[in-house]
Amino acid sequence: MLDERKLAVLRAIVEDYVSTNEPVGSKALAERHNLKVSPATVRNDMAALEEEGYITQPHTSAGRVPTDKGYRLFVDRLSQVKPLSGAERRAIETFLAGAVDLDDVVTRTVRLLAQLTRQVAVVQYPTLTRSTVRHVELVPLAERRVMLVLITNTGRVEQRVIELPEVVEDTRIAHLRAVLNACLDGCGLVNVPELVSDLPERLPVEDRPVVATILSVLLETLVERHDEKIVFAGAANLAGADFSVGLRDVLEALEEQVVLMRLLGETTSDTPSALTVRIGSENAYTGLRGTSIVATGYGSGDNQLARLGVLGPTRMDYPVTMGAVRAVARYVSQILAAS
Amino acid sequence: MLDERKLAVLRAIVEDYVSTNEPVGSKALAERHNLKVSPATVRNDMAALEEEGYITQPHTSAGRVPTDKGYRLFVDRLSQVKPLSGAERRAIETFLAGAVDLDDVVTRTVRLLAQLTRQVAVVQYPTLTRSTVRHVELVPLAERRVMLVLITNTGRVEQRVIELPEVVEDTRIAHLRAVLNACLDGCGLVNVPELVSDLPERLPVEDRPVVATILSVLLETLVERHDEKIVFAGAANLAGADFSVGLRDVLEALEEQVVLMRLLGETTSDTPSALTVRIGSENAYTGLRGTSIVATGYGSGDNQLARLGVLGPTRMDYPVTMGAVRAVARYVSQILAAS
DNA sequence: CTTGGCACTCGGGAACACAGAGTGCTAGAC
DNA sequence: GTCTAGCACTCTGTGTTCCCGAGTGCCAAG
Repeated sequence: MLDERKLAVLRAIVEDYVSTNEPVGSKALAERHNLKVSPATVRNDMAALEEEGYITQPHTSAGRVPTDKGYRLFVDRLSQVKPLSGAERRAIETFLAGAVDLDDVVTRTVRLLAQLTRQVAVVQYPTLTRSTVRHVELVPLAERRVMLVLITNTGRVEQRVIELPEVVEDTRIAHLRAVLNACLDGCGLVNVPELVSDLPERLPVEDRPVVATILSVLLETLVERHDEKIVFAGAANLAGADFSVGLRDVLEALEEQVVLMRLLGETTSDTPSALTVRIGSENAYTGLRGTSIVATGYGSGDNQLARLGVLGPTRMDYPVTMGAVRAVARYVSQILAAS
Repeated sequence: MLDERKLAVLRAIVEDYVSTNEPVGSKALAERHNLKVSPATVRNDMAALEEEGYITQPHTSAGRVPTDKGYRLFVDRLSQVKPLSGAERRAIETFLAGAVDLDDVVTRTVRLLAQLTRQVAVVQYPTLTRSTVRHVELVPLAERRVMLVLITNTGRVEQRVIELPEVVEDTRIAHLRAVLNACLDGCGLVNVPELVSDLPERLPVEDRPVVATILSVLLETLVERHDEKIVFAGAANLAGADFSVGLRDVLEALEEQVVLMRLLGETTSDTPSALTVRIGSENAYTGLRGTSIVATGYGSGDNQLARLGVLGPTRMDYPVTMGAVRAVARYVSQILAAS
């Protein structure tokens, strides 16, 4: 059905179209890639490819353009991820190494990725799910007010001001802090609800209202931040691409945390560290026909903590983009593991 | 030179052009606003206004369009800030009231402002300059590692991991924490460097290397965050406006913290709580010809902590935009003061 | 199966005409 | 002196037409 040469033709079409952004015709194809066959033969192959739905013509008698299905085949079977150059690697390394805290790592990463791919980069903050508690801090602010600070092993810090139901002296607060830390230190965040469930009962009766208040805020913090923050950068690159139609939709999608979340989430497969690519209409969201997403998980070790990726026109250079995403993910993972 | 009626004509031109986005001609003007004079008279006035540089024609024989100078006059003398409707006020209030921490306040504010004005909203994080220290926390993480957490009265939390030059037991850390808090609690951040300058000398010799390390990180944190973070939202609204030319430039400016910073900063006047408007070419940045910025300071009480504002086409509804910016700034200030 | 030839199709650009909106100016009215 | 009416003029934007060229599909021959 699809012999070697037809595949070569498809590959050539994708490559040419990506670089020129113009429908590619049989003649130009036969010339530029030395296919050793005549334009007529190429036309026959093209007809077959069109029959199968891999390419299409914008209008009768213009060149061919890959369909989403065509890109899919290209990505799956016809291309290899292109590794970055040494210079680029070094640039990444030095750029990320300067980060001072988690916020900074994420910000730098998203900018880096945007610049590297000349597209819109999207980075999800490391989720708390797999993180563990490194420390819980209770800071007395006023007679009936404390600040709860939760520090995780990923360097994330969550804080909440808590209004207490009664006046509590600092020593009692200190005691509670010790109890909480003894109970939670080093535990996975997912286990926290379970671990604290019987805590009130193990404490003197007079402490229970206070503890209950604190715990409710603590648990709230966990679930609230469970669906995580996502940041993006490189929106300016959208204007450069000839998006024209739908630019507004794309920008709207980017600003909707929920949508963005789902898009990155959708790309999750059983092996989260693998690169996943969603092409055009494979994305559920209507506004993003015409855009592809290349994403992968990142995080220290086997712990895939979150995802990052790139969003761009379906007409993108997949090998290069995939290479950049993979490389950046690896470096960020290293940085996170080290800190 | 510019009598009452000429001013009325200018006002009418601005209003019509803002709402229709088309050059406005003498006839339509005389009809829609009951000026009680004939189109011919209006034409004479227009000629005068053009002579003075307040309006211009895109090409011979099309209507007139306000120049930046025209908008400036309009803003300064011909318009009144339009207060929000009751419903809008209530919406703002409830939307902002739900915020859980500083991050959340800022995020909600910027989204709210973008939605309210249908333009790009820009919010600067409250700067540390005028804030005071509420608490300093040292959390032992490992034998030679502590986390420094700095909590300010604005609810901001800064954290840094510190590698210590030697092993330090937890009790010593606790002691240092107490010393630091005794020294800094309630003090303005700007005073911190001075306050800690002689701290090492007041401590036992053996503590000095450790304290020096901690202090250097603390001071670093202060200066690093001194130039503050800025966030924006509503980029999608740019696509809606017929920006076309320069959209890319605008997006680039938005993603450049430094540029954005300068733009908001430029708008600072001697009374920071006043609304400031920069119109088109009044902005130094080249990419932002064609855009205006409406900004104001916000913050609790007289403490103007930071700035927020809106960026949109020069052709914007200034009275409404200014009303929204002012209202949001007030509410945010309230929220910040309360927390 | 491949190739060369050929008629056909369609999009996009150039040339052109035209209607409509708006202006500036001048001469007359209040 | 100021306003108004009338008039000739000048643009832009739009619709029409026309034509070129790139590219195709098909067919018959190698």
